[in-house]
Amino acid sequence: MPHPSDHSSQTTPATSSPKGSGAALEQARRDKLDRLRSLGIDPWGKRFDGVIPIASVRATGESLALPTEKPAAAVTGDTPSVAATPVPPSAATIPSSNEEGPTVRVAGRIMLLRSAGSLVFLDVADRTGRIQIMLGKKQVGPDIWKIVDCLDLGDIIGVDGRLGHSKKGELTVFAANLEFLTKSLETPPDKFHGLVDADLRQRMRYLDLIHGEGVRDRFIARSQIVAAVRRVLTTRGYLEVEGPTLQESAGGAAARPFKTHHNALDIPLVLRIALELHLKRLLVGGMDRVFELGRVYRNEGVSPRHNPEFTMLEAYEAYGDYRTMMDLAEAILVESARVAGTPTHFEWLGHTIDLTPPFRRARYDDLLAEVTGCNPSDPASVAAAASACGIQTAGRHCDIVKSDLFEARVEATLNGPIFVIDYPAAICPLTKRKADNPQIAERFELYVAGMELANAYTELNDPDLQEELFRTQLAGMADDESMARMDSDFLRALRHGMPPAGGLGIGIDRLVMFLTAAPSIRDVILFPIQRPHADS
RNA sequence: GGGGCUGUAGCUCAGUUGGUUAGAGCAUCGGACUUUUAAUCCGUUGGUCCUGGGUUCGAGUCCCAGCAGCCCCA
Repeated sequence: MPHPSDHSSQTTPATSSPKGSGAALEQARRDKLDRLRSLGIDPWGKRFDGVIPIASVRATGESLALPTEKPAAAVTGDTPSVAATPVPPSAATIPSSNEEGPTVRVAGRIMLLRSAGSLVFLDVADRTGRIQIMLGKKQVGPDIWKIVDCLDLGDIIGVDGRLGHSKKGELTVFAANLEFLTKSLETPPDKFHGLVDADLRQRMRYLDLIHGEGVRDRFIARSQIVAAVRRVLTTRGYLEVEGPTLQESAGGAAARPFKTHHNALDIPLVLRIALELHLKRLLVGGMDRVFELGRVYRNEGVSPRHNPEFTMLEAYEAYGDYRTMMDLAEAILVESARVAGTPTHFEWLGHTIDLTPPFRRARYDDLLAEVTGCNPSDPASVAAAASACGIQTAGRHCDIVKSDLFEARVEATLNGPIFVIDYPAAICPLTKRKADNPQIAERFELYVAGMELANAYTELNDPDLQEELFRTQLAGMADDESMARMDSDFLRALRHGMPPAGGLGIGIDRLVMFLTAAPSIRDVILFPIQRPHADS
């Protein structure tokens, strides 16, 4: 990369040409950038070692005794609560705490800037917090004061100084030295309101992370949840693997894939819609406990609960079944909630959630009967209930109709957390049937606040039944929507023998939404899909 | 796919039954201030009113189409 100082000090913007006051605002900042250069300061800074996280500095400040007497009161004899009493400006008004605290080095972005003549107060933020910095003309000397004159909101600086308290009792770094680290050429959002426009917040997530209330914390929580999920699995002996995202055909779920093309091989490829079929191949290969945590892609609509690319966990355990996975799902949820700091009881999307395990377990048909009053084992009764909700029934498999009916009537009532167990077999082409009832599949879905959070099976490992299910097109389902897509390579793997196993899938984005009480999936994805702006 | 709401300065927002030159706060720039903390005070700059049509003597405002976002429904 070319060094910035190779450029002349001409201030013409390279590419963008902001209009209106934006141009003037940027020019004012470029003028200061030029002034910095003329002072011999690189406006783009350099390595700055020994920085103490602001949270640590604040912790140190906690142990510093607050000045027991307010300096103003000590000088004037006023009651301490009268803070407005003006103090005659003199060297004596510089608080003694200036001299007493430990020396600290902090660095961060200027969030607030208050100038009181030859005294400037800054609020500087790093990833851990904010702290006030005081720069005094006399204290820092004329050379540094010239730099202070070039500071703007949003600039990144480093400061060495003694830690103390201002007259108003605010923990403050009284700067002795100032290192200019990076110029910001753009005007930051309103210092009080921040960036509120949801569209702008997502298009300029970096600003949202700086100014948005709790935004950074939520993404930190996401990172900690993902780490917790890994920890739960690896401590149980699971091996993390990475399957292919580019595939010949997209299987393992009911979704339309994104299509792409490999030039050198000249073959069409699709992006994966699930992790399932390759992880099961690994079960055949003897990886008895295996999981993948990765991105999947579904070429479908966008909603507060759907983004075309999202993060999925799938875990497979040989010699287990769906009940094994229920315990695992519960463990993952509880541990994730713990690291995310999610309270055991909380409100989300208008639902009152109680995370105390064990979670309720209820049979699919029982819930359907309870909510709709139909008889789930009687197709005519199911069809009647479905028709009453405007669901198309003619020529469609009863289990499909049932599934639509469940979605329409039951899901929203599932406050959760609740394990819905034992699904109609026809909508579960990858799931083992119950030994005593081939109409029921050993599957559960975990619901919270009416939303599906996890999905698990006792995995189907009978290659002949699997092939039959692949061949049988499900009535009423378009090819794109069916998850029963023929995969003969996968069938060959099954014929080599896949151990009986339980498999679990968890939508990580939804898990994070849930545990951080986010109303939209877009709040937990750093860069959600967006239409390009017309003007850019 | 249908419906509703929103779009005005860099940011946050006002803008009357359609009426003169579109306002405020923050930010910018200039000034005062060595204890401020959304600092304050005085002054100053900044506009494709989302885009394109239409109605009208006159449109930020009314109508139509489009774009973008959010929400609800299917």
